[in-house]
Amino acid sequence: MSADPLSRVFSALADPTRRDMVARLSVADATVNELAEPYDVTVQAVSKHLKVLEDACLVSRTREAQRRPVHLEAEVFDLMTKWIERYRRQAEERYRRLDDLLRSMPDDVGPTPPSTTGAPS
Amino acid sequence: MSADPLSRVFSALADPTRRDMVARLSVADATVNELAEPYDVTVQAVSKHLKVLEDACLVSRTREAQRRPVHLEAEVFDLMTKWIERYRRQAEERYRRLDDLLRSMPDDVGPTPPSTTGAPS
DNA sequence: CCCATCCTCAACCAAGTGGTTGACAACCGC
DNA sequence: GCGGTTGTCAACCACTTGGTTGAGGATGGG
Repeated sequence: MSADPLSRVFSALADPTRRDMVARLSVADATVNELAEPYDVTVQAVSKHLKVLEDACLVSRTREAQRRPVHLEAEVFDLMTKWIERYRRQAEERYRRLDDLLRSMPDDVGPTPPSTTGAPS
Repeated sequence: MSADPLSRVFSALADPTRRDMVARLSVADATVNELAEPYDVTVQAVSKHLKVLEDACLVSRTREAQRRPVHLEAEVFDLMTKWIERYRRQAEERYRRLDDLLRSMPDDVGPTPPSTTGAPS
């Protein structure tokens, strides 16, 4: 419960049922009963899933008569995409540099210590 | 263990230690001991974390002498970004349509008609 | 006011997770 | 071949999780 926001978001989306709820909420707001209808579990279980999504700030609920419509808050997605993009770029950058390195040494200078700045010729 | 790929990836990244490992692996490959060094847990625990990342196809290990260098496989990130982008776009689209709708009805057709149109003065 | 509806809270249970320790397999250097 | 280094496997433990059932709070209609 006391995890960092990013962990909460990833964790919340690590469940197929919750991902499906998010997918459906991206089309339209819905009540708990509406959300629960397609799944083969009790309403209480769905309510628990919603609590997880709410703790991750992925959805919000507002009182409206005796209904509690659930609304998707898509901004939190940014948290993930930023994290993912950051390290994906870094990994790709590394690939690029590795390519350059390999291109710059046509002979087998092998993996052993580069030590001496091996300017070949 | 028998979850779908997307669940495995999200679940793998729902842990701060594992995210930190991914971050460090995005800079350079590393061995298990190197990876374990900064953390306050045993090497076995780190090995378990790596197994989770490996099951999610986020890293790969190859034998190299008695070392087992761990390598980041960044392609799986696409799986996540595709999912995320899909529903984020859908949610934004919905917002846009709602805006259009609201713009198309300039008067207060709003919720819960304020009964007597309470023009104060 | 009473009731039906919608939803959440509490207690419980089986299974999964993250951590530990201890044993052991694989590999190189001497 | 022996010993040191590197890493995994197995058993165990505390805690979390996703599910259940049962009770109960809030709210609007008759």
